[in-house]
Formats: sequence, C-alpha cells, structure tokens
Amino acid sequence: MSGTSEPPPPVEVTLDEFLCFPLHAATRAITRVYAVLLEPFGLTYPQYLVVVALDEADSPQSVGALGARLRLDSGTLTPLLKRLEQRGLVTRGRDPEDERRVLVALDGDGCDLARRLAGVPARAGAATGLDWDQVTRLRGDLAALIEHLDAWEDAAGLSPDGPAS
Amino acid sequence: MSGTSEPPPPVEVTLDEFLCFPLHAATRAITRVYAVLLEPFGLTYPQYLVVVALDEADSPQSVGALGARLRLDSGTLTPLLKRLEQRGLVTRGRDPEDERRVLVALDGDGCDLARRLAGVPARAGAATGLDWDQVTRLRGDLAALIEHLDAWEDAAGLSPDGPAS
DNA sequence: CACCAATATATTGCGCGCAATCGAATGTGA
DNA sequence: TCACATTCGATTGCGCGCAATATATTGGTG
Repeated sequence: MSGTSEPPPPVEVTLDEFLCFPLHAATRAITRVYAVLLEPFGLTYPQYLVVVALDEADSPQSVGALGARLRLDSGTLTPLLKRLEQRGLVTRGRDPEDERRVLVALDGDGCDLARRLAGVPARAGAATGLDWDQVTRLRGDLAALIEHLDAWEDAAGLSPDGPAS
Repeated sequence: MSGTSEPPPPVEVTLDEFLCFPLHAATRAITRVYAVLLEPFGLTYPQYLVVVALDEADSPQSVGALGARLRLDSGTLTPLLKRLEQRGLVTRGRDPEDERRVLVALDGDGCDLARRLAGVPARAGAATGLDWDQVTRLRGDLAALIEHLDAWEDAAGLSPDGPAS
C-alpha cells in the first residue's frame, strides 16, 4: 500500500504476490473473454491458437513443430488435434519421409474458419481496454519474464534443488 | 518486428497476438517454476494460493469468500479443499450461523506449513529475473488489464453479442 | 543383420477451471 | 403457515496442461 517511491527489494507481500497471482488471474480473465468471442465458432482458446498457428504456416506442421511454437506437448496437442480432425477442420497423417512424425494441416473447412476468425484479434484487443503503448510494453515485459523463467527452469533442471535463488 | 516507433492501432498481428499468447505462455512458465518450488511441500500452485489466502485471513473463510478472493468457483475449490482436508492441512465444516455455508480454516499442520512457505515468494521473485521497477509496472499493467477485461465481460453479459467491441 | 540409443507421437493419470445442474438452507411474501 | 425465489455448496462433464510411460520408427555400431 501507500504509493511511496521506495523500492524495497524482496519483502512483505500480500496474496497479490510478486506476479504470480495477477498473472494467473489476468490469463483466466482473457481466456474467458476469448471463450465469449470464440463460442460462435465452436472453438476453445487453445484450439483457436492451433488454427491460427496452422494458418500462419503455409505448409503442414508436425506435432512437435506445433508444440514448439505454442509451447505445448503431445499430451495436450494429440487429443486437441483429434477433436479438430473429427470436426473436419484439420487433416492428420504420418509423414512419408519419416513415419514417426504426424503432419497436421488445415482442411478446406479449416481454412474457411481461419478467414472468419480474422476479426477476433481486434475484438480481443478492444476488450483489453489498453492503448498501444501499454500493450507493447506489457508484451515486452512478458517476453522478458518468459525468457528469465525458462532460464531459471533450465538451471533448476541441471542442479538438484534449483539455481542459486 | 522492426522496432519502429509507429503506433498502428489494430492491424497485422502474428501468433504472438495482442496479449493473449504471451500472457498464456508466461502464466504456464511461472506455474512450472512454482511447481518446482512447491514440490518439496507437496502443494500445487492453486493449493498454495489457498493456503496463503487462509493464512492471511485470521478467521475461517467461507468457500464463497475464498472464491471471491482467488477468483475461483466451488467447482474448483471444493475438490481442492477436500484434498487439503485429507492431508490434514485445513478443516472444513458447516457454519452454525448459516448451514448453507462451509467454513474453511488452516489446521495446526496447515499453519506450520504456511510458516515454512515464507521463503517461496522471494525465491519465485528471483526466478522472474525482473527488477523491482519492472515487477511493479507489470503488476500495475496486469491489474488494469484485469479490470478492463472484467468490465468487458460484464458488458458482454448484458447485451447478447458483447459490447461495442 | 542384430543390437541399441535417440527421436516422435500416443496414452494414462491427475489436478485444475469452469459451465451447468442439483440439493439443502434461508429469506420473503401472501 | 405455506409456497416461492434466492443463496450456497457440491456434483458432473469436458477440455486443457503436464509428468510419466508406452510404442513405433529411425539412425547408427559392431
């Protein structure tokens, strides 16, 4: 409390702790907004991300490549892609060049859907109520945060009980 | 890319769209970090939030009050609280004043655990790799974002197909 | 070729997160 | 007092998100 300009490093925090709680809450809030925007298209937010990622890539993507782009693993992507396949939005098939891989691509209906999704980002952006500077700054801060957290995780993975911390 | 200072309002975006994707990725990254930090205590991140919230409140909290604080509903909290109860960390019981309510409080073991969790925020803060100014700014931006998204949702709930957008 | 490590995806299990629904308790009005 | 709506929480169902495991394919190595 009290908006003093004092910069006390790591002390006294409430539930709205360093970042985790607002971050968590903000993600769920924006996910709910996307749920409203995507409901007419019958898509969940992660399904929407997959459709956009496939639409951006002009060639069929392997499950692994999709996962690297979206930071998701096969345990999440496989059932999600099967659902999209069942709706006739994407095609899935083994890569003839390497039978281990499964290539995924947007179907005709999937491409149509991707076109109709064109207005979603603008509507979501409007819902954030932030101006361009805030959005740009926030994205930059989040990117820096992700980079640092990934680095910490890598360090934690090497030594048993995490990095210096 | 290309860090020009041009502020084009709502056009041409890639997957790292307005905010949703980095936000989503950042939340999952910080959740993974907390998973590492909380593993020795046998807590998940949401369970940790509940323990902290109960520790901050000096009186037993109803499920509804906890949900308001953490922005979670009974569908999420009830099974979570049952798991904490099974481990002997919290007590759950009907409120004698209003038998509809269920009051939740930290048990003796739960209080001990809350003490031992005291170092977690500082370790998590270190993992973010951000300095105090960045953390403060990010929290402020996230709070503003949450407020706007909530307002948008309320407006969407009143009119059939969302606010002006 | 036989053997073995590495790679890529699928499967299983568990814990959220939330919408929808149900049941019990409470409060209100006739 | 007898409906009746409201509130509160529990329950159900579904879709992530991810760790752990299983399976299949590939690429060496001897």
